[in-house]
This record gives sequence, C-alpha cells and structure tokens, in this order.
Amino acid sequence: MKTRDDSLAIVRNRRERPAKPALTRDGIIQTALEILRAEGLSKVTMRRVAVALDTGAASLYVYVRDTEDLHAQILDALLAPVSRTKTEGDWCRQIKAILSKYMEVLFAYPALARMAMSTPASGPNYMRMVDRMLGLLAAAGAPDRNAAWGIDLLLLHATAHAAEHGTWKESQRAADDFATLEAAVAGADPKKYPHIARLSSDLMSGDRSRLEWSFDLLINGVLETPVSVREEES
Amino acid sequence: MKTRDDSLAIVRNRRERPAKPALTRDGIIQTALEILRAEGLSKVTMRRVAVALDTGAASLYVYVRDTEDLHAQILDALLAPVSRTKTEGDWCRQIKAILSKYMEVLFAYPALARMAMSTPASGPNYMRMVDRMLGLLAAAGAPDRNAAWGIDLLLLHATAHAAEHGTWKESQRAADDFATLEAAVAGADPKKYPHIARLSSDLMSGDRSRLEWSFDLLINGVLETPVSVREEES
DNA sequence: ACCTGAACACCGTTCAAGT
DNA sequence: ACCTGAACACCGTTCAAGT
Repeated sequence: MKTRDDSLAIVRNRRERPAKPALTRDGIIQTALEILRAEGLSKVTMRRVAVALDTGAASLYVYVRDTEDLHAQILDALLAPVSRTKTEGDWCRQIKAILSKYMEVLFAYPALARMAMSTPASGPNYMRMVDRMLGLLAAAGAPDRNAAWGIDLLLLHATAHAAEHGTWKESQRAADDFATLEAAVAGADPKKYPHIARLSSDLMSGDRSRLEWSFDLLINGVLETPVSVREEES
Repeated sequence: MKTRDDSLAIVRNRRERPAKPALTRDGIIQTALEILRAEGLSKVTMRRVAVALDTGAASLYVYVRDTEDLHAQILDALLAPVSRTKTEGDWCRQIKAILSKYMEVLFAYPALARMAMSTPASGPNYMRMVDRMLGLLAAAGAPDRNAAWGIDLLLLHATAHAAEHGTWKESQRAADDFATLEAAVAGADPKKYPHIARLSSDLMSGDRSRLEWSFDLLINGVLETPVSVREEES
C-alpha cells in the first residue's frame, strides 16, 4: 500500500512547509502547552511532546532534564501573566488579587499544583510574583521575617488548596470519592465519631467564603504572629 | 534445563508451605505496606504487589478500585497509630501532638502526602483522627464553624508542608532543585528582585521554628478569626 | 553539540475465559 | 464471585551511533 507514492508525498511536504523547525527549549514548551490545554498534564509526556515535534523522545533531553522539569517549566510559563497582574487598592486587596490569579491557573490545571508541591519553584515568573508579594507585605508593615515566612505560607496554602479542590472537580474518580466522603460525614455514627456527627453540616459548608476566611486568617496571622514566641493558653 | 524436575519441585513446594494464602483485602494492604517500607511508594504498583502475592495484577481489582485507591488504603492503615496517639496537657499541646504524629508518617512517605492531597480521605483512621481534633478544638472554645473549617485548614497545611519538605529531603533531584533555588535567592539581582534580595536570609531561615510559627498562627487564627466578616486594613 | 532509533525495563487496566 | 493469562496501549530514560 504505502511505498513509492508516500515517499513522494513526504518530499512534497518538505517543500511546502519548513516541516521541522529546529528544536528549541521554547518550541518544546510551546508544544507542551498546547498538549496541556488540549488534553491535560497527564498527556504531556516526553514521548507525546516528541511526536508532536516530529522527533524522538530522546532528543528532548538536551533541553529538559526530565519529565518533572518539563512540567515545572510549563508552570513557570503559565505564571508569566500572573507575575504581571495589574492590581489596585490597598495592599491587602492587591495581595489577594495576585493570589487569586495564581490560584486561577492552578485550578485550571490541578495536576500542575500537585507537581508544584514537590518541586521547589525557581522559575523567573515565580520569582517575580514572589518579589511583588514580598513588597506588598513589607508595605503593610510586616516585619522582615514575617513577610519572608508569610509569603511561603500563603503560596503553600494557595497551591495546596488548588491541588485539593481542583482535583476534586476535575476527575470523575475524585468526585466519586468526594461523594463517599460527604456521605461518610453526613451519616457519621455519633457513637464512633461524635464530633463529626455534631458538626457534619459545618464540615461540608462554605466554599468561596471558606477560602476567603482562610486567607484572612493567614494574612492577619502573618502580620500579627510574633516569631519564636510561644503562645500560652489562656 | 527445566522440565521434569521443576514440576516435581513445584509439587513439593505446594506440600511444604500453604504457598498461596487466599487473596484478601488485608493481605493485599499488608504486602503493599512491606513494599512501601522496603522500596517506596513508587514501587507499590499493581503489578509489583501482584507478583509479591504470586498472582496477576488483574486479580487485585476485586479488592482495590485502582492504584490510587490502593495507595489511599495504605495511608489509612498507617494512620491507625496516629488516631490513637496518647496525649496529655492542654488542648493546644494535644492538638500539636496529633499533628506531629500525623506529619511524622507523611514525612516518612512524602509521596503519600502528595497522594492525600488529590484524594478526599474518608478512611476510618482518618475519621477517628479528625474526630479527636474536632473535640479538642471544641473544648478550646472554638465556635462550631471555626472548628470545622479549622481542622481542614490544619490538616491541609500539615499535609502540604510534608509533601513539600518531605519530597525535598527525599530525592536527589529535589535536593538539587532546592540548591538551585537557594542559589537563586541568595544571588537574586536587587534590580530585578529587590525584595527577594533584601530578605534573602529570612527567606531560607528557620525550619523547626518556622513550622512552629505556622501552626501557632493557624491555631490562633482558627480560634480568633470571625467567619464571614471581612477584615479592614488599619 | 545535537539528534536519532532502538532497546530496556517497566506501567495500569480490560476482557474473555476459566473455576 | 473470584481468579487468571494475555493483550492493549502506553510510559521514562539510556546509549551507541550518526551528523
């Protein structure tokens, strides 16, 4: 079936489009982003990216250390607009605006949020974002150490929340598990789990307002909690 | 080489030990735990567990929905001792003691912490642990909703922290990345990243005390932060 | 230095067929 | 109902060989 004619077609294709643009780090990331958007992170594999670039997986290793590195570079690319978010209002509004944008991209790709938690991020866009937020916390009057530790806390929470809730919304599997959990909480045996049974409605309540609450709690705590002074109970 | 004699040997083996204990959910989890301890979560695969049980991977699907479910069941098994931790002292100490135990197991297997973030946990040991902590927060005088939302916040933070820092300590790869990050922070260009450069030492400082700080901040916030009342800046 | 094909050593999951 | 072998459709990474 495929002999002479095919090789002719290939030659023609070579003429009509440049066919194989040279491999570059940027080209790889762009292609990876396309696959991410079209099919999700789980399809962004070395092999699949390579096929899309009309080469073999081995060729990518010149530009990318391994699969995780590829994913980390994708995330940093997606963070470019976040690091440049236009903000206005008081510092608290501004911080929340940046956190919102950050969470938006992680919610869109929860698998990236999970990845971000196991790979120390050091991409330029991440750095830029952190720098801006540090500036805002400093302007708010946070002591140096509180600002430094606080940024970490805020971003860890944002990432973790997105990883958790994003995943739950994403997959059917997680949705099923969530239903199981919901049922387990709603129908908790008051003998075995008295507090869960008593608080069952509060445990599942709140969504947007719950997230708001947690960020208020965190931001407030970052400003007010003295470093290395242990709280005594009252 | 291997013909008659081998089949005899097999028969002999059948006699000498019961050879193949019946497949059960518990047996599967036990075997999985052994592999986890010996080789880490990445080796706890359907195929590998099946081989250890002298069967085919397909057989496991009667007891386990999929790989993630297997991992979730492993985590709940590891949480059994945590849910029964003996505690003493004031409620704050007790909560911290349970959180510590919880983090200990996640630190030992950071990959499980990552998994926990994408799978809503509803195992019996997890439930028992949550119930105890809810009781402690209630005893501390936290309003119902604060206790309910707060437990989630505390456990999410514990899990996320373990996933992040545990992984960094675990793999060579992550350690390298961490070194890269450290260098990027220490050598941050003050023109591009003024705040990172200024706070570079604080950004990398603290380890144990930093974790203490974040839990104090969270516990305090859970007790004090009113629900659905927005903070105004001062 | 960069690119490639082929190979190695794995995966999860499904399914028809057996008991 | 439970168990199995075989098959399907993939993976990441390495390495010798080419340019």
